[in-house]
Amino acid sequence: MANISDIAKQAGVSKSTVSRVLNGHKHVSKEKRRTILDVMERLEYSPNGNAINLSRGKTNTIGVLVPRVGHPFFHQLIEGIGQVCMERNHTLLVIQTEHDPAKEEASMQYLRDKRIDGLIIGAISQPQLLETMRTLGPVVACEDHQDIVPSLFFNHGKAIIMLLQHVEERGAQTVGLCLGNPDSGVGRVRREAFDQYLKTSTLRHGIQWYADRCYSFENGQALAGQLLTIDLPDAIIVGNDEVAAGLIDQFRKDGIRVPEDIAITGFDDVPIARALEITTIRQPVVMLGRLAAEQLLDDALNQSESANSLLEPSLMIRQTT
Amino acid sequence: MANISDIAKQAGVSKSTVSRVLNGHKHVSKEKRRTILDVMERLEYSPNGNAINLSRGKTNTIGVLVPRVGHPFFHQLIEGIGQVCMERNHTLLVIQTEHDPAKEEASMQYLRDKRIDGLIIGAISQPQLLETMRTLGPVVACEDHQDIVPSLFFNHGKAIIMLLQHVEERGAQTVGLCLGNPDSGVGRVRREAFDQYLKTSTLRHGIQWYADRCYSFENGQALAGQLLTIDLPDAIIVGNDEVAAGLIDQFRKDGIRVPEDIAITGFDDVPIARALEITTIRQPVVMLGRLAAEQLLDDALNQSESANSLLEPSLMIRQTT
DNA sequence: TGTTGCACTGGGACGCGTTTCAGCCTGTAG
DNA sequence: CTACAGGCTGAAACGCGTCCCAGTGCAACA
Repeated sequence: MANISDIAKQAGVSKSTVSRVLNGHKHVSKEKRRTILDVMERLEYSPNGNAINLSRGKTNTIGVLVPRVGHPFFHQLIEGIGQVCMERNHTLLVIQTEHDPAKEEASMQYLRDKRIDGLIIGAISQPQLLETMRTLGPVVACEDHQDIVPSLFFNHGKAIIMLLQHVEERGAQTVGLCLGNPDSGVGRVRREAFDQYLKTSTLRHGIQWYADRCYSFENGQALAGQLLTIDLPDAIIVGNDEVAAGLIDQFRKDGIRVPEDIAITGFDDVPIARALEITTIRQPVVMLGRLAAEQLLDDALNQSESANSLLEPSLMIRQTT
Repeated sequence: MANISDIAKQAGVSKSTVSRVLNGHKHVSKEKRRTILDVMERLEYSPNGNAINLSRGKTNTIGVLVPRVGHPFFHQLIEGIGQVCMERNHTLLVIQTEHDPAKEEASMQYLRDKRIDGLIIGAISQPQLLETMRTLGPVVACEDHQDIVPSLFFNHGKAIIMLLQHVEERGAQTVGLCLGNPDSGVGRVRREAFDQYLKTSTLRHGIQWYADRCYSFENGQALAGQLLTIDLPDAIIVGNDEVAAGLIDQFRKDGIRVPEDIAITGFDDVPIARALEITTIRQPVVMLGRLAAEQLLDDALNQSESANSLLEPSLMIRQTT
């Protein structure tokens, strides 16, 4: 594979001149430019990306840290980030932590290494790592870590409150809660908003109606089975449409009517929520990904202090409440 | 940020020795190793990834080319690939083409400029590009391109036949077909198997019962609307669970009974298919991703000629047929 | 004592562009 | 006919590790 020196030699010029042509600098005569271009074509020259990265000290690559690509929230997020990367001629590196703290820690290496110019945090279970990360390079979070790094995130607390108000209006007196990762930022915010709301309301909650680490349709089915062994709450707030769908599915199979016997709400408004007519929260996640990527890229560019953003959720009222 | 020369200087040794410590080579005395390690710690040294890549001529990074991360097939694929990358200490770069031929072409640049060591093709609409790609580096496809590059893929033809046989056994006499991208490898294989099967069967098909470029729940709903303006076929084979779900949803809203008035089959067995009890085809996509990544990584390692693999689908019979 | 062998170490080329700086040349204004 | 500006060009340093080759020093063996 030809390199820049080969081109220079063949074209009878110096590497500098070739580099100028490569980067569209002026001050290269038309004839030399022509010759160089010809030689490049003939030798099928293509600059070595790593050499450019090393030389320039940046990679035009950003990373995104997520627990799992398969999760609907995260793949939408990645999709949005990917779009912006494309548009701005950047590259996207995906780091899957699988909820493993060691992998979260290892991800810092990419920044330290200069393998990425910046990092978008989809979710992190050890926010204290962000302290170090920010010293290594630009970081933007898609959860609420505004006290540490610039953050763009949904108002999950408000979403929970909207859901609680809604089920209360529909007559619920007892309510359950089902979360994903309770240690994640999102998990904590949801839990907190939930507890807070209950204090000023007549809605009642009990520990037997609480579950977490539910991520999938099957987890939802299993949870339904467990709930059936106790008294059902009037409503249950579920942190994820797929889990909600699993619950609904299992309940219906067991002859429990939704919403008459139990009202169920989901989160994210993925296709399954539309299909099962699940009352849920819609959040423009792809857009969040886009905004986060733009924020990061602009930041890295101008070192500007960036604003945090709180994106508003919307309540989609359907048939399960 | 300290570099290897700084470490060498401070530790009173040469760069070579530092490099040896870095890479765990033997032939370094315990004392020097100790000193070097200490200095590294003190200066918070971390090797520059780009320099390593440039020097070694490889990046320990592989790319995956997909139209859209959000599509259930592709995010499962990516998840599998990502797992293997993690395990093998590699990095995963995601390239989203958004079905744009120019972007498919541009993706070759990553191989050409050594930014990735190999490429996994999730889907490509211009298979002829593979000819060039394979000359640039190891490539593995997750569609059937065995004549050009090593391929691991599902037997989509067989899946279509299984579905057709199934609906025929249930008494269907007319059948429709709804595809995603008809120009993709998968699209072509499905179409071909469909046409082929009809030749040797009494099942009838008509152009009015054919649709393509359907990707989402909403596309399915819209298609249902269109089909309602004509005579319905007895069954329709849909290339994607979400589209199938959209069809079912809209049909039911319009009072059409599934499967009595029309049988509907999906593809992929995503959660929505379980929730709506859609008869569908299950394919272990995450596993496919894993296999493809392993294949690619092993290949790149030993330059061995790699076998193609045809993964078998399984028919999940549920309530919509 | 002279060899041979092995563990350890350093020098420096190499991978490949980018960028700074100095210098040359030509044209134009004075 | 100077003088200066500005366009064009090349040499060489630089970014940062890796790795081959050529030692050096010490121990064991003949």
